[in-house]
Amino acid sequence: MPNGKFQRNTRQRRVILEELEKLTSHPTAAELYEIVRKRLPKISLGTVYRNLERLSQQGRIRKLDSSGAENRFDIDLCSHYHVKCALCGKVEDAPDAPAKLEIGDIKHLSGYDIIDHRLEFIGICPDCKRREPDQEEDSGRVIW
Amino acid sequence: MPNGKFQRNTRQRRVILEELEKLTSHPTAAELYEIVRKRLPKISLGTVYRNLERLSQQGRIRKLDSSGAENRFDIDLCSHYHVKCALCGKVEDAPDAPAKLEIGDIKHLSGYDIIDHRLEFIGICPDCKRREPDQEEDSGRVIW
DNA sequence: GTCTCTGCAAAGTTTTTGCATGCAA
DNA sequence: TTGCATGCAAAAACTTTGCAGAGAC
Repeated sequence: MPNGKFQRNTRQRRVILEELEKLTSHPTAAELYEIVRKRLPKISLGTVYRNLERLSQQGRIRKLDSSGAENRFDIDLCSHYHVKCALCGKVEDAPDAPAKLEIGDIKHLSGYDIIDHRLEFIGICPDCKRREPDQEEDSGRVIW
Repeated sequence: MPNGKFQRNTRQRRVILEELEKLTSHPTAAELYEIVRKRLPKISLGTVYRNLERLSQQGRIRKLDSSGAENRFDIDLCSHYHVKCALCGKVEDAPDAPAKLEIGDIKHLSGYDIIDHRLEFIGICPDCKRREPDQEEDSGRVIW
C-alpha cells in the first residue's frame, strides 16, 4: 500500500513502536509519551503524535479512541477485539469471540460497503472489581 | 437508577433531546449546538455539553465517540449497532446483526465482568461512493 | 548534500468549569 | 424562596502545526 512518501527510520519511531509492542494494554498518546521518555528523555509529545499518526496511516498501528476523551493506540498485527473497563477506562485485547466469522461475512449494510468492523466489550476489570466491589451512583467517572 | 440529584426540566434540555430524537444520524456536540441554536439562539455550547453529559449519565442518551476526534451522541432507546463512514465520518444506525444474540450471551471475558458491548461497522456510505467512486492514497481524511 | 524528522513552542480544537444571574418547582 | 441550570468567558485538555536545526540515507 503505497503512501507516496519516503520515510526515514528514526530512533524515535523505532522506540515508539517497540514500546507499543511491549504493552498488552493500549495507551493514550500521553501515556506512551511518558513511557518512551524513559528511553529518550528529550523526545517531544508532538513527535509522538506525528509518529502515531503516520504509523496508523501506514496501517502498522491502529487508532482506537473507542470511548473517552483521548485516542488510544494499538499494534495492528491482526484484527481482534477489545475489552474496556467502564470505571478506569483501560483497554485490553479480548479473545476473538466466536461471532467473528459471522460478522466478518457482512459486506453490505444500509447502503454502505463494509470494509471492517469493530467489536468492543465494556465491563469491569479485575482491578476495579477488587478496589470497589460494588459501586453505583454518579462517581463522576461514567465513561460511556 | 437513582442519580442522587434532583433535575430540572428546562427548555434547553427539552429542545436538545427533541432535536436529537429527530435525527437518524448521530451528531457531535458542536453539530447539535448549531441545530439547537436555530430554536434557541442564545443557548451556549457549554449548556449543550452539560446536558449531553447529564443525559448520558442518566442513560437517556449514549456517548459514542467511536472513532474520530469528537464525541457523538445517540438516543439510547434500545441497544443497537452503528455503521460509520470511513471517509466522511458520519455515523448511522445499523440493523441488528444476527450475531447479536451470541455476543450478548458473553458475561465474562479476560477477568472482566461484561456489562455491555458495542459493535461498529466501518465502510463507505452511499454519498461518498457516489462522490469518489474509488479513492485511495492519503487523502488526509483517514479516520481509523 | 538532500530531504525527512525532530524539538520546541505556539496555535488550534474540543471539552470543562467558575460565577453571577435566571428560572423551575 | 430554593437551589439547579444557564450564558458567558476563561481555562483546561488534547492534538496539530510552523520553523530552524538535526539526522537518515
